[in-house]
Amino acid sequence: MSPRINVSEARKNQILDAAAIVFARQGFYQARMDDIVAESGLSKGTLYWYFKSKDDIITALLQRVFDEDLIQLQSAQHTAGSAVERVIGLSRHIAADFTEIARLVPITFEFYAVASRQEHIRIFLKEYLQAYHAILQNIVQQGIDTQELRPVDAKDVATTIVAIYEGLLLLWVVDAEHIDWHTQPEISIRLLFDGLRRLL
Amino acid sequence: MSPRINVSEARKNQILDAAAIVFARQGFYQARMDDIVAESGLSKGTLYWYFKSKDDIITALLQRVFDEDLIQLQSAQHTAGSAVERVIGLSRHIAADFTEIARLVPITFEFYAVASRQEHIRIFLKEYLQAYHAILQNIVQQGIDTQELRPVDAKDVATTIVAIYEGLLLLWVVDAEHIDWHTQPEISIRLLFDGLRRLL
Amino acid sequence: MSPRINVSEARKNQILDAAAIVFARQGFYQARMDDIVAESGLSKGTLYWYFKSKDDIITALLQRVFDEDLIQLQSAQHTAGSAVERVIGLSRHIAADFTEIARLVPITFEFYAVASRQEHIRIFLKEYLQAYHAILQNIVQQGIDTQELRPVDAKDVATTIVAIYEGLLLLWVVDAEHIDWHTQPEISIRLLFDGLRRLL
Amino acid sequence: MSPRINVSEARKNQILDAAAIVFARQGFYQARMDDIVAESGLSKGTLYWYFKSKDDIITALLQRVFDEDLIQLQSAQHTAGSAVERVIGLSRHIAADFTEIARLVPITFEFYAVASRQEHIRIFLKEYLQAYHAILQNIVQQGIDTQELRPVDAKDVATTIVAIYEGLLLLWVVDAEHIDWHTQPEISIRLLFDGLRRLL
DNA sequence: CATGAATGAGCTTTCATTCAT
DNA sequence: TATGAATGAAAGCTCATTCAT
Repeated sequence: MSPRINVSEARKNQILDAAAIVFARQGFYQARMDDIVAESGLSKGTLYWYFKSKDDIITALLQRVFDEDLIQLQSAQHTAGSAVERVIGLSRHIAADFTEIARLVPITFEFYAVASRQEHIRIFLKEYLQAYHAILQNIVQQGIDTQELRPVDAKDVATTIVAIYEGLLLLWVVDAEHIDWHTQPEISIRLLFDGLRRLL
Repeated sequence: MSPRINVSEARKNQILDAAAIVFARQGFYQARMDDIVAESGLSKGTLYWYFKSKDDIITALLQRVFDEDLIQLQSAQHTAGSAVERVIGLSRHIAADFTEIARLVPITFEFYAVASRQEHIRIFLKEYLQAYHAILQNIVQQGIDTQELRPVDAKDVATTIVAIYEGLLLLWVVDAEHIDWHTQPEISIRLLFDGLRRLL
Repeated sequence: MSPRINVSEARKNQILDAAAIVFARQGFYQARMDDIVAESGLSKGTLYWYFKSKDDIITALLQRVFDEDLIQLQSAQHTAGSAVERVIGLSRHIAADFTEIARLVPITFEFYAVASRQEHIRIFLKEYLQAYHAILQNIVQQGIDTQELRPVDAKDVATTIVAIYEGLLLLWVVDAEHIDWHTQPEISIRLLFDGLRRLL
Repeated sequence: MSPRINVSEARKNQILDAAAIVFARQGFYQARMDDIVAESGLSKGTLYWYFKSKDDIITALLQRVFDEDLIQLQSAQHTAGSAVERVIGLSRHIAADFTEIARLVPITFEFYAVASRQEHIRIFLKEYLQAYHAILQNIVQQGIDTQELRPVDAKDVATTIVAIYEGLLLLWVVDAEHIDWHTQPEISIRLLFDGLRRLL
């Protein structure tokens, strides 16, 4: 790998870093290219040298955010322990770098909003969520196989767990004071595993 | 109440109806006032007669969407039955007018994205979610009181249920083919109430 | 015809008048929309209210310039007299409003330059030149029929006359001091009609 | 002459060749330096090493195009024969390398359009046309002196002949299907020499 | 109340030119 | 000489908002 490529990649990341900050602060459409220029410390021409449009920057950022997330998820799935501990382990892993989350979550919701209208963004998010879902389904199925869990439908359970995580993220965005991101995911997951019904 | 006011209200609703369609299709920032003008069949001057800015329309629409939702929720909370049936009843109620949901969900996510940046939108959504949360907490607490449910923390349960609903909505937006909105909420809620763990 | 339409047409002409001046002075591509804005006394938004792009203004101006010219030509073709007098009459007619010519000729050459690359401009000019050609061919053919002229190919003669006019225009643009636009067309046409060869 | 200069000249010509292609295709102002870079196979820095600006390239190309043409013209003027044959010989000579003409004509019209606005371009073209004019005037005057031609004004005749050539070129650019460049110049010139009028 | 032409600040994007390597 | 990443001053165009009628 020539050093040139690294310089090029570094520039692209420098731009995406700036874009992430600006998008989180102002949203995709409120963000002006000049804001990203100012935040990046580069010139406008340079931004357009590396990305052919604002939309290109958005898409590349989407790619990077979810790719990084997916890599983390996949490296976290091969933990040992009971199903409930492994699922909670995933959430702990995600919650670990909280500063990072706080930085990216507003962008994530921008993506969700855009996804409802733009096919290629929706497809990207779909694949991410399906990968997430597959990992969870796998863990749950193993729990069923080892008779830790009841013979429920692993797919439905995985869907529910994904929904809980994404839903909690949303609640946290809207009402950070009432949702403690360090404890709530684990609490919700344990409730799901233990059930609410009184055992007679 | 003079008839004048009714005409005024009718015009405002006509505009908000058009705005809802355009916002759902294009998003808040991609939507141009001219698009709303075209969709409403009114003139641009008339739009500005009833709303002083585009932001005003967004806020009024937010008000209307969540007010309607809240009224439905509150009328649905006084049902009879077990806690699980009442919670599921809520979701059934919400799912009832599915066409309406499909129309409004993209807008809802627009609001969530905006909420991460705009205080007054965030406060509005927070109040809506807190009202939603309170209703669920109430039902769960009654379930605990009647010994239908284990003595869990009703607040955490309500949070989890809200997260499940909002999370499923998000999954549906991104991947409508894999999430059946008519059955999935009930399935997830039953999983939560019954728990996943094998009873020893 | 409602007065509204006239106001609209007046605005369009106001813009095209300004564009003609700016294009003549700076050329199509050197001319900035802001220059036309300044020259027209209108605002930028108004220009874009009446024409959807700079290209649109160019095309509309082309339309107007050559349409006006064609109307003049066609009204001039029904004169009486010998073929040579009628052809010279055409040129006199064209030369009449010399200020107008001096204003439009630079634009005309812009059009010719663009025509070599843009199909729809070329087609437009082609039709104009063909109309011009048809009028001349008609006059020449009548001259042949009345035995004023030798039985030459009227089509080739018309082509030659059009070439002389267009060529002289070009020479005048490049070297106005040596080409007297008030006398040269008539001189050249008389040379063509009388021939150069000494009669033996 | 050191070999260095030849390499330099070769590079300059390589750039001008590329520029000619790009300018013919896109026009001066639509052509981007990057297009010339791509067409030349050189780098952008190299272009700016040999020419200090885009305008410099345009001027150098103008110089080269008309210098070549003038050299051809001047070498063609010393032919033998009658005046009409010598004038036609000039056009035959010009028409000989037709591919070259087809390539350069669109650029020529670019130059004419620019000439109407830029003094130094206009002066250049004026000198070219005057040289062209002088050669023709010379031939015609010799025709008069040898009593082949009537005692007309040789200057006016030369002007008319130049106009015919330039005018036909213009007609050909706009309507190549109706103007046969291999025959039309000769036809028009013969018409001019023989005259249209019926001899009584 | 209703209209739609008019406004202009602000946006994304382009591209001739420069310069460190 | 040669390269191509970097620059930034424009350019074309948009669109929320206003206001004369």
